[in-house]
Amino acid sequence: MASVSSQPQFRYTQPPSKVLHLRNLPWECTEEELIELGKPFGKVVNTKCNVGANKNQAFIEFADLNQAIAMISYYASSSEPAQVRGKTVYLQYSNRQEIVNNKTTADVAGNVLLVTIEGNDARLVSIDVLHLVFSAFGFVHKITTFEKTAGFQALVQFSDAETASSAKNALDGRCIPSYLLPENMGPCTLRITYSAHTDLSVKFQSHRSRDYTNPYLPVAPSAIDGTGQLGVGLDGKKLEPESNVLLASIENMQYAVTLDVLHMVFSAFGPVQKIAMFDKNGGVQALIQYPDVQTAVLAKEALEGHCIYDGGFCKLHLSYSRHTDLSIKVNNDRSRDYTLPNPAIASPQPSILGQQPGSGAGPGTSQYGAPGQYPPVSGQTMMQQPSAGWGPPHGSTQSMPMQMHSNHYMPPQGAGSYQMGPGMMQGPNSGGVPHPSMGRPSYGGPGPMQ
DNA sequence: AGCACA
Repeated sequence: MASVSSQPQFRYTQPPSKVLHLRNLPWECTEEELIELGKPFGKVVNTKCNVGANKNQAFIEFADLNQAIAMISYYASSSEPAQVRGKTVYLQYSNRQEIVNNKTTADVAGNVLLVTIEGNDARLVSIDVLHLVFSAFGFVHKITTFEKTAGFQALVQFSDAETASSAKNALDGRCIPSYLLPENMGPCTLRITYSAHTDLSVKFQSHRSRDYTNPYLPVAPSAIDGTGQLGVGLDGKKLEPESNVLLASIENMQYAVTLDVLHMVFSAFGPVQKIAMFDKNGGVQALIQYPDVQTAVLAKEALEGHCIYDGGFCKLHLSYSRHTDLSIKVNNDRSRDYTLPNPAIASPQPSILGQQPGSGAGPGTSQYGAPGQYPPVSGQTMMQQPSAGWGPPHGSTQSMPMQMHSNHYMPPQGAGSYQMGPGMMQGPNSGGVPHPSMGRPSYGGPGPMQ
């Protein structure tokens, strides 16, 4: 007569299956509740809830058929029916042998987000802007960008799925604040799903990809010309020869920038070995020495054009110094050698700098071979949100009231509603890296990268 | 109260 397949699907007896069909569920039922329900009987390998027109059916798939049988048998003879949220749930074997999840990776929370930037000028959005936007929710490990048929896309890697989720929830469907974008740019909407990736492979720091955990990662070869000395920058501009020593000049220095402030600012990118401040052209300049070029490159990229204080005060301009090792003769309020284990405090006097690479070490410079006070750069620790706390360059005073690790995306309308005044720099942030204005980071980004 | 759009 009728074959099995032609039997009505709701006939009273179904042949056993690893998959159970559940009905009369509350529509709020979650997969977690289904797992809890099935767990006493075996290993639940898959679930599907909110099935059917009324969203009140579900499936549970066990690893083993016997586990499904155990659950059916138990409730067949139990005086207590299966329940979810106090509601009786009816179980039977499914007429399928496995759950087919139409769930795509985009629905599975992960630590990497797939971000599609929509808009006519989407591809003009720089990786730095993306970094800034997403850093508000936690430490961004890596970003890669690419163009597909879907348009301009980026993968943004966080430490964990929770952080990624908070960023996704807050940013999905929102526009990048216009003041973070080059002028005359149309709106750019973010569409965010989860990526199946868990760890992005970033080979080089380039205009397309960044690894914020690894200050030693080389800059893309494409950004360096044959000499290896002078290159074309990621933004197409000529680069000076890179150096482990940065020359910082401070524009619009309405408020005192002390040695300690500079140390705090530049230490966010790696161990600062030495700092020397001096007056030049009526302004203040400083030389900041890192142990290696890569760290200096990252610090320069992150800090160039940014302001130490909100309101456009104390804007940093950075270039590479020709020095490679500063000769700090004295430790005072203008110069310091942080590699000295026990810095002697000298009477204040103008700092004296080594004027040539390899110039004779001053007293107390090289005779102390002791390691500095910093542990070796450990990537993430030192790179904790290197650029997120900085006011925008180009004299813009706009800022975004966005809290680090905040779960809530504050719309740009609120920008500037409150300001942290100069002198209110806060101590170490949650990541343990001292960082000015981290307590209330302004939300300005670097300018157009192009 | 009875089986999942692709």
